[in-house]
Amino acid sequence: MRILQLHSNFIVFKPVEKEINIAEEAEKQETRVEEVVVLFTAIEEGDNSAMAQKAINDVRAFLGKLKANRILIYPFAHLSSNLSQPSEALKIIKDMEAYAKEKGIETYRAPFGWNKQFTISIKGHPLAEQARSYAPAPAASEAQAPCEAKKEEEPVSAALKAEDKMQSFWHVIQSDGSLVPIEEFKFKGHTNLQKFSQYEIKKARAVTQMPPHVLLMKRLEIADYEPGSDPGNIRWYPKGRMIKSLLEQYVTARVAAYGGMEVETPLMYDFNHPSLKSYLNRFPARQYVLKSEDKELFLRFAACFGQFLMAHDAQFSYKQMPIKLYELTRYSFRREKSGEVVGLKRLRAFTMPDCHAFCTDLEQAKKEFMIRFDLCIDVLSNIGLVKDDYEIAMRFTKDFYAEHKEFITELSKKFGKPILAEVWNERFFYFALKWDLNFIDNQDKAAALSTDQIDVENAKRYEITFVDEKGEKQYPLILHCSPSGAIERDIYALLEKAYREQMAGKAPMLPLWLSPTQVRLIPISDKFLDKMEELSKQITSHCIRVDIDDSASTLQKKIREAEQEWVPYIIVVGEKEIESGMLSVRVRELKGQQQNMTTEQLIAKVAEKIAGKPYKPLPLPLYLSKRPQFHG
RNA sequence: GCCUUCGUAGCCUAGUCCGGUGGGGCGUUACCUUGGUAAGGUAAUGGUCGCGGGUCCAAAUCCCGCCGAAGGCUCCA
Repeated sequence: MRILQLHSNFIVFKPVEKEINIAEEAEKQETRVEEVVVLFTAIEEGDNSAMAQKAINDVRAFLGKLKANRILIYPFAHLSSNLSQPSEALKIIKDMEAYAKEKGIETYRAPFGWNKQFTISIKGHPLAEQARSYAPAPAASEAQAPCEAKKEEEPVSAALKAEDKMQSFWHVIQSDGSLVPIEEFKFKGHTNLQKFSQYEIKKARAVTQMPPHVLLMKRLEIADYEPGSDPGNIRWYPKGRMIKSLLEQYVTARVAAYGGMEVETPLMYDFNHPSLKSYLNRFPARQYVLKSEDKELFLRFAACFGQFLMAHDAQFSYKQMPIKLYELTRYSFRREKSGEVVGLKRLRAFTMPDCHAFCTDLEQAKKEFMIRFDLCIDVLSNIGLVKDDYEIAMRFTKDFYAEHKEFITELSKKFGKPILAEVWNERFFYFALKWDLNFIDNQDKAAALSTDQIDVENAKRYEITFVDEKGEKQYPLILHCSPSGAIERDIYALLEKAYREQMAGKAPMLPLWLSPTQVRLIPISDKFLDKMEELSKQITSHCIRVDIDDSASTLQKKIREAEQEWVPYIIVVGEKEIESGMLSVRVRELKGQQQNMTTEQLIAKVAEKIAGKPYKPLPLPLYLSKRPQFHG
């Protein structure tokens, strides 16, 4: 679409004769419009109504600057050598006109398909003359294949449009599996579910505070924004990298134990690959796009692509199923709109464990779904997020519920708390059933962590088949599961949870296995440093992270700083301890209460609490005096 | 992306409305202090006032554009 925009004192035009047979009806008389922004407009191959709206929105922004509110849409074919079919062009022109009127712009239009004579007087100011052109999005132009040309809107936005039109009905699933309309549900005792419901349905919030986890992630030197990158691409300091890495290792180990086969797939894919193209069309255009020579690539926004392409080429039969492929994507990329990117909660580059299970039929899928439901809840609780911290939403169609009520009942019984249900009349997405588990933060906002879904479309789209008992090819059902959700988001949830506990009067902390320093040794004086080092070696040999504060500050200040770093065990060591062998341990989870114990008792206590979790050594130098400060 | 608010040293912040030599705290460094469970003392160091343009004799301050953040809208596959 090309538009020549002229801020005019006036324009006079007169239709002379029809140029094409589908020209609109018009009278051959002069029209004069004063003080108007004239839009000479050419509609090109591949243009669509979304683009028409975009163009009008741009014009609107412009009108604001010019303090004008009158436009004339003037069809003007001469701006382009790549015109669309006249019928299509007329439709889009009309869309522009309708949309502009809807937006309250005083809109005039010159007739389409006529040879017209005109006189125009253009204002002299710098903004008076503007030319703009709108090219279709790459996927959209591809999809404008002849057979699809009659489609009303660009395929890329099909999913979005569907969402606009889609009606959902909100219910609560009680533990007996019955559905109660949300208006009738008594939320007493379920305040988080109520907050979550309101977040999902009304989207009603009013907060002016900075998200607590953003301040914490900086202050604790976990992560920070990186101004040198795109928003939502995060910088991880040593402590943060360690935390993130431990979570990655933990989730990966759990999925491996469940039977997921870890694979690795490319970060970028060809826009024009046939399977990918139609999958992309199911989603809003939110990709990072990059050009490499004459190829157009996009960065993956999930692990689906690589795993599906792999499954497409794999040979398997019902005997091997369910087959589970797993990848921890570092990273998945989604170009979320700038206003949506927040701290560690919503990123443009994030780390997502993604496990797909290929199942023979719905029975097998349901069975697998149940196993993974348990897995997800257990993984989260080991990460440090328990059932009180989140709520579940389940989404399905009316028909699915009717047919599989027992199954849904079983899931809700397992969860043991009421579940928010979104019920659709028809299926809009590629899944038949989906649940997501949502953390509710200090601003009463929800963020999805774990999720699983039964995908009934993509096997066909990617031509993924298995051989059944009769030797015939069949399409499997595909389950998509992220047992923990994005790793960054887990950290967000842990920080928000810690903040909440602080507000409730507790000492905020991370789970022990994720604490960068688990034990801090504070010598009373430099002369004990040698002893400290011995002690630290003894503790470290049990895979416990210990460090030594050898800085020049006072004892009290060192304790204060250790507390501010959320160190779980702080040990002051002087003459007394070295002589008696009894350590005086300040225990954070007991609000700083001091306990006397031997080194062995301390080691046993810590080891017990971190049993079964992955270990990484201290991410920073042993001595605090050797550490740089990453954040003021 | 849109609307609103904000951006002052590594960090927190005063000053901006009403233009006229940018002030404090934390940190860092040095010296003193060698301390028994949440901030010891003194001094030094540190600023293209987010970036670019404009108005003005003069801009952190007023105007325009851009970048970044927060909140709201929208969105979250």
